[in-house]
Amino acid sequence: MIHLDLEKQLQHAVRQVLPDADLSAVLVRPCPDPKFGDYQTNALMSLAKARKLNPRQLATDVMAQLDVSRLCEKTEIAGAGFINFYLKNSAVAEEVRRAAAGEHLFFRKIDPPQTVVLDFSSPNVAKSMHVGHIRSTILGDAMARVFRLLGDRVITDNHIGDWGTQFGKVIVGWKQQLNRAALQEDALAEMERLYKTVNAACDADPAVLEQARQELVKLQAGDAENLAIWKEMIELSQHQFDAVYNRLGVKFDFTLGESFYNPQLQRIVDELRSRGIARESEGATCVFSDGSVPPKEDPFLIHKDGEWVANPCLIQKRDGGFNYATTDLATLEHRLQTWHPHEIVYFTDGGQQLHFRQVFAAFRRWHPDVKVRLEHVWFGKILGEDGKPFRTRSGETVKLLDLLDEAEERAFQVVTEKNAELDEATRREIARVVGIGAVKYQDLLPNRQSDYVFSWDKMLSIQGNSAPYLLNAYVRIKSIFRKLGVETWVPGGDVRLGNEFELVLAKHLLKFGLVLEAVAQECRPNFLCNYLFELAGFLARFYENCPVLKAEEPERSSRLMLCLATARVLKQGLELLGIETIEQM
RNA sequence: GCGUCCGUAGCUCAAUUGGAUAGAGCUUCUGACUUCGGAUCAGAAGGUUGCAGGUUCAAAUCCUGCCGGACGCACCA
Repeated sequence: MIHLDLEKQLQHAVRQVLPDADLSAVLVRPCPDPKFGDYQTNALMSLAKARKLNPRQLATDVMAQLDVSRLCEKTEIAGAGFINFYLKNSAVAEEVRRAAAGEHLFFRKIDPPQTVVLDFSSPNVAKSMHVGHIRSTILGDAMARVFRLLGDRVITDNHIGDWGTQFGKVIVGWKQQLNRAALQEDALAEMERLYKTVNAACDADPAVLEQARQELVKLQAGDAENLAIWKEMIELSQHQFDAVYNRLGVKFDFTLGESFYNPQLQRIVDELRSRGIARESEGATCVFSDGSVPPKEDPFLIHKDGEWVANPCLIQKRDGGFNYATTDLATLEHRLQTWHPHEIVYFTDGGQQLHFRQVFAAFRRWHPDVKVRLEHVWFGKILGEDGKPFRTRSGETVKLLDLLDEAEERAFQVVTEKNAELDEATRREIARVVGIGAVKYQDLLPNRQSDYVFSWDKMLSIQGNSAPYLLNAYVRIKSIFRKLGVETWVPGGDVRLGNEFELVLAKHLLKFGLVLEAVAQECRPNFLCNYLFELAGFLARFYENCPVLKAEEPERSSRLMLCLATARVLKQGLELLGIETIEQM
């Protein structure tokens, strides 16, 4: 028998009764309030409306034919026409037993598997990674983990910025005032110093700007000296990226920077021109509207002074150089030809929405026959406690490595305070997991589209909706099994859900798969964060009220199985968020 | 000016995308068995969802108009 989640089985039963209805929307969903049951229908009212029926009458008709007696102890019609389902205790218990026995973990794989390319992080060469990169990196990584667990073929590609106009300026600085010793000491700081110095000189003196432009042209023409400098900068930067990704536990399948696509750019521009998709304007080459969609939806039009005017997308500059959009088109083409994905997802801040709408639209016109889902998953900004962009006290952007150091250090202080008897190496390791986990969790918890305020205190706060709270919940269960002696106990017998604490916890476990689907659907790991927080809460209440080791058999084994299943879901959930677990803290 | 996003408890955020009495955490106050790890749990307090209309069985969510804020608006990525 193929295992189905209980809510899927209920949904299936409802579909049997309503075979010809449009049930593309979710029909059976968890109840917002347990007193209305465990699950409810939610599309019957709109269905009744479409069929010009009384919704309560429709609900009555559906229920008359519905057979869910195997799963539910009770169903009822309520409110405007909901059907509420109350799960059988034994059906819930059986799923928990199976999870404890290792038969499943409350979710199903996606069928059929999809190939998904994820584009995230994308730091720039010769610049330090800073807090601005954290959301893309952590969000993208979490989604990669979720898609993988659900069975998709996932390809992560770090599209690093290694070919921008900024290199002209850094090369000027490199040639004129490079401090080798400083470069050895802190390569990124030295490269940033060079950039800043020359950038300031450019603003003051057009001749320097022209010089930078010349160096860039030489680089792009393949000048040996500039190429060597450029390669060294990439290598030095990559060391730093690797250091950050190692700390964060983030891995990429590919790192194909912008320079990788450089050889294709002129051909692509020529192709778009010859196909009439792009044309010359004021010396540059641009994609204009083709009028195929209403002006309001057209990314190449903008409303100005009461009329719609062109809002072109530049693919080649007047001086022959290429743009962001050109590289992105080349990247799209490469990914499609190489991996044939069903879907490509980009994780960037919200400021780039227009850019991606333009790139996607241009690509559709360029390759009208290619079927691929293109998705721009955007997120808001990180603000300081003053409501302005998060910076250090001196006004600098906060470097990612400094942030991680600080998080671990603060976590170390807390660990030491709580658990002074542990040796330092152990405390350091706990602090690493808690500190990094806290950074990630704080970043993933808010709805990604809202700006959020960064707060050290909130992040490492001991209680509340935070990584330490979830880790503590896990640690408490592990402590039970440590006392028990894991090797002496194997899951067996029935799970009995004898009181509300056990029942509520068990029912929540059953919703894990539903949550993972929602996370995958919307690219919103915050659903998972909130699910895990609730799970940890139900666990804590169970833990306070239901002795496990002191209980008599068969209750003892039953509770151990409930604990085991909960620990597995917690660990799996945290792992999906990129957060490691520990045995003690 | 135009576009995008946003406005929810004192603060930071949710609300399964149109569902039932808008939920958490922090803060404040009051409690809990000398603990299977108290980094815990229970309780109290806190709301005209920016304002005004509209759509319908049902609106924080959709539409219109205001008010307030953030970001973007052709050769940066």
